[in-house]
Amino acid sequence: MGNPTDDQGESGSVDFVRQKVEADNETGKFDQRVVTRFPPEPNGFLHIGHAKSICLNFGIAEEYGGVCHLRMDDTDPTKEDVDFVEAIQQDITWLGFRWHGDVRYASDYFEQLYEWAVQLINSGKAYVDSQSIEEIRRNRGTSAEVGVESPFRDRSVEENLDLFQKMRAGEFGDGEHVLRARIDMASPHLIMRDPIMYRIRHAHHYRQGDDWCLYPMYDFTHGQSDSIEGVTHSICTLEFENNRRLYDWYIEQLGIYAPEQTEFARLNLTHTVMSKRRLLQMVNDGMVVGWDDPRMPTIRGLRRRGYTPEAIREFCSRIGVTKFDGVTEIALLEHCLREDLNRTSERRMAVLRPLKVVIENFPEGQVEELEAINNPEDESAGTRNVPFSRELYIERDDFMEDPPKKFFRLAPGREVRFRYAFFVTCNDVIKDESGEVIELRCSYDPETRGGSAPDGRKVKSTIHWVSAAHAVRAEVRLYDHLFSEPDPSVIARDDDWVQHLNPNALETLEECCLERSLGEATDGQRFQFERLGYFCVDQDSHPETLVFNRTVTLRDQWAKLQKQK
RNA sequence: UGCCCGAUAGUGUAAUGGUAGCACGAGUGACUCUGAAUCACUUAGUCUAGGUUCAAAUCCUAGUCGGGCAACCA
Repeated sequence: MGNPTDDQGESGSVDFVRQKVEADNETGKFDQRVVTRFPPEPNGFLHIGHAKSICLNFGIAEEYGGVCHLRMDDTDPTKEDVDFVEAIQQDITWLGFRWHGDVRYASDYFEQLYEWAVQLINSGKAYVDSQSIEEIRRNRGTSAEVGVESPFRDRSVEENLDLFQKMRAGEFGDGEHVLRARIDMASPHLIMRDPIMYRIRHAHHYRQGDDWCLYPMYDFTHGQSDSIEGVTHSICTLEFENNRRLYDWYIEQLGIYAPEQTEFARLNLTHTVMSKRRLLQMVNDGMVVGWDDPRMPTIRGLRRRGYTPEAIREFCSRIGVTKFDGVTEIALLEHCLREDLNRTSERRMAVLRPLKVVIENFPEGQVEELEAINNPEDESAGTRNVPFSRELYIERDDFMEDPPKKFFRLAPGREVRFRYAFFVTCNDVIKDESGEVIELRCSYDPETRGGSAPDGRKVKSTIHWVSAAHAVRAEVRLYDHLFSEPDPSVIARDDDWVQHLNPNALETLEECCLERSLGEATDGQRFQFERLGYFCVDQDSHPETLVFNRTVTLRDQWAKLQKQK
């Protein structure tokens, strides 16, 4: 059993959902049981917003000595698929959580649900309505006017039973009848105006096959499923607040065990969207390469991008849980990512946009092996050797022919340190016909081997480099925010939302030069490319053609300075 | 027009009738063989108006603003 106080930080405070759990444990409302559940509909892939819910539900169970179920909310046969069931399990497992017992399915409760529906018919609380969809919709009324009762509302119990049985038996076509709860067509709560419990759908269910042509609605399924599983705290997002009234009504009418529904605000993140519809459209229209595109906020997208489960969980714990529907800055997610990656990633040198450097006073054919630290944050990561030779590559951005004031890197006549190697001075600049700098002629000081000068002289900066002869070529994909527009609600509302897509969300660099040791990097491995950012090996990578994804850049004072101008 | 929910620095949150804190961001500086990391400092807040109280971010009333509800979706 976990101790909740371990995770509460210095404030010692917990969110309102945990407070409720603690209060219930104190009063013994659920006999000290804590059972939560994560109930996705298997009709899409999980995203970072789901991660918040997963961390909440699994986290609470863990912290209070309870259990968390994984239940597929699969009551709409036209949308759900076994592939999603698979993917959902993979993603939750990758995030680091284990559900209690087997995966559960709302569709496994169909028979019980049917019996309960019959029970409600018998008690006069449900009836078969034979109005058309349009009539039902029209007669529901609006917020301003009450609804109109269906002419079929007062059918006898016998007739309802007979009709409902025939509905199940497949004697009617889609849409001919529905089963409705008999509540109050004049209720100020729209959801209580005789909500639909069952609809006819002659459709193949990915699990139940063709056993059913009658499918229960979410509201007639969710609460009872929670009840069957003995869930204590049914935690869901804000948009179900209105549904709680119905949730409780069904449970009460049925006289079954009552879980307690609590709603919290779903996660919104700047510079991205969480809506299934938008995400699907981006995949379908080829704006991204798939659900696992590293630009996507999906769990698989983030995973491929190089995010760690630890970073995502830390993020979820830091954003807190409230009922306020706000927007969290993606900078916080990135902060959590960097924090984790800084601690765990080995450092390497990689030159993304190579500029050739020739060390004129370094003997041709000679190679110096220099020792480099793998991870300054973790001594146990050890060291490695990097080869230094006469011809090297440095980052184009690390040289300026006519440097502005605060530019500390290489420039004509200037001396800088080559990381883990020597002090190097730029003597000459070679350009092509168009005037572009294509090569630097430099000299090195052999006395500075290892990076410091015996005479104590200092340099303003240290830059990374790669030995040309030993360089491993690679493709590097630079990722950035999916949308240039920070506010996701603008993207969600705007019909022309595609204009907000960030055209620079992906930039592919083909001829990058990596240090020798990166030659054996394999799928999923993460590194910090010094001074650039965190990168991971993409699944497209092969030993012949390495492919790296930029997970996130390092914080960059220089870039910030330039932006200010 | 009805019903439900919400509102604390730029952003996310804490304070549960008794000193408005924290984190991210932003800014400044120190340090540095990563313009990283680290460290220090600065920045900036209780939606409005009444009421209850010795005392209100917190309780009450009204208003304002924001979100949600009228799929045979979940």
